[in-house]
Amino acid sequence: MEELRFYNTFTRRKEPFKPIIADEVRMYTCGPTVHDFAHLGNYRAYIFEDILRRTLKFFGYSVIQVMNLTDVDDKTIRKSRERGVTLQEYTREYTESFFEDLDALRIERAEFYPEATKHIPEMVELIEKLIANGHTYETDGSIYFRISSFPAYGRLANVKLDDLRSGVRVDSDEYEKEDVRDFALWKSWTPDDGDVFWDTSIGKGRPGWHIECSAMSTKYLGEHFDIHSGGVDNIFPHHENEIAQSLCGYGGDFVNVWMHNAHLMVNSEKMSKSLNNFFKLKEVTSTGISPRAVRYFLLSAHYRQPLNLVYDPDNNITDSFDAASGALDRIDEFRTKLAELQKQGEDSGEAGDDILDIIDKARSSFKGALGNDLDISGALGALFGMIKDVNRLLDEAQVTAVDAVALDDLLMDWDRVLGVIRPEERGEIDVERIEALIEERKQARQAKDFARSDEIRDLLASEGIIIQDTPGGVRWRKK
RNA sequence: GGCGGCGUAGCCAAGUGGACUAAGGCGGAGGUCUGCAAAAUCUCUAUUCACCGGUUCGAAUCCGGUCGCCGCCUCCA
Repeated sequence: MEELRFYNTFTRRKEPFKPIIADEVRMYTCGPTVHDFAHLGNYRAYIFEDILRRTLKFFGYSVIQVMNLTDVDDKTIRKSRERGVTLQEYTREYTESFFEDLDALRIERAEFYPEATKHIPEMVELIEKLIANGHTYETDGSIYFRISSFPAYGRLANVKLDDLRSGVRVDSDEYEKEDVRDFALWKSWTPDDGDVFWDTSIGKGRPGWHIECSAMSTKYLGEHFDIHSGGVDNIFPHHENEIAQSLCGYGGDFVNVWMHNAHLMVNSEKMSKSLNNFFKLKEVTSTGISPRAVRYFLLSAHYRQPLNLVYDPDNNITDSFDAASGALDRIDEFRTKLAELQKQGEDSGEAGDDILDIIDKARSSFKGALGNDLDISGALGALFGMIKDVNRLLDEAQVTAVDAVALDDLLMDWDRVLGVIRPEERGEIDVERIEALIEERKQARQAKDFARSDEIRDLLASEGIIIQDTPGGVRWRKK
């Protein structure tokens, strides 16, 4: 097995990756709070996690991935009450939409999607442990974690307790705390919560923000597991607090490698709900931009690098997605040529030496790049470099049907990680009608009736069907 | 104020001490193909890596400083 190295936020270094159990990786990836539709910035994180998961499998590991669904928090409670529906009714729509988007973006399903509301007993059990271990205190029925009881607090985020700003927090939801830096494990019921509460051994109320991740990761992955990931904004306080809860509750080891993705930017500003500069996936795809291009764009930069989206639909600026579509067209065109070769030639025998050299070189540089902390740009460089090398040979008619099979196998192998090489499904296009029109155009061209020929081309173009005349015949594709 | 990150061609983005005379994509220029197009394809497109010093035989890559940008410290992927 080749070496795989990841940057670990905890040590701030790239380290060789070694799972706790040989050949099996257990990872916990922070998921959405289902209080609204997820936006592209959120999906950058899930695509990073998807690439991570696929890369682990590509390197031969089996993967057990957990992604939490936060379906109870201040926002979900407030908004469901505003809408006058139950919490479950409210969150269901966003959960369903989330999974639709995952499919559209070809994000592989995790093994578990635990919902916070279905794991209250596990959370209560952990809080009881924390109480027993002397890390908590109670005020008005709410239970808080006392940060001063955990000397290692702040190690992940590299913050010193004294440097944390004191007294800044003026959140009306916060109850009485000894120290503003302490955080809630359990929030006692208030009238604003309506019928959202659980009657438990630690009181009537609901869980704090951080406890679900500690409790659910332990349930599905054990107390000690390999990778925990999320956006950089979760380093502090969320992941810092998880570490405090898990170590103080369970003891022993918690997470080996912490991985965090940088943000998606819009014109050099973080994409976020509060800045109101966010785009939902369906908003973007409804304008004709393919989800595949969105996926390509979101995965095209290294995950720890901020990625800037150049997109302003109101002013018809779609640069980022245009670039992605252009790159995908190049791949599609290349595969079309390979397919044509395979139809024409003998498919027995061995691939040529030139091709085998190109494949070997590309294969090793692709895998080497991914192994180097998911250097996706290096991997895409290997992909397009290979296409360029082979195109040169194609131009000289030096590529055989057997070569084409080997090359397409390589692409399909890579697509296990990238998930962008397979083209979009053609959907509800009337293929028969289009091909009949193309045949009619062919006849017209043979009869030098170019007026009719161009008329057909324009008609199809108006339906988003692009016609291309090539030496090997007419090709068409959906724009 | 504390912590962290970034600044590479018109744009996006790799490379983090030596084969860099700096990947790859978009855009641009020219050629091929074409009835004309479009698409595709080929070739070209940074003597240089924000700026100034330093370390080194050698730096985009390490160190120090300057300028600019961004994120976290409060819900956030």
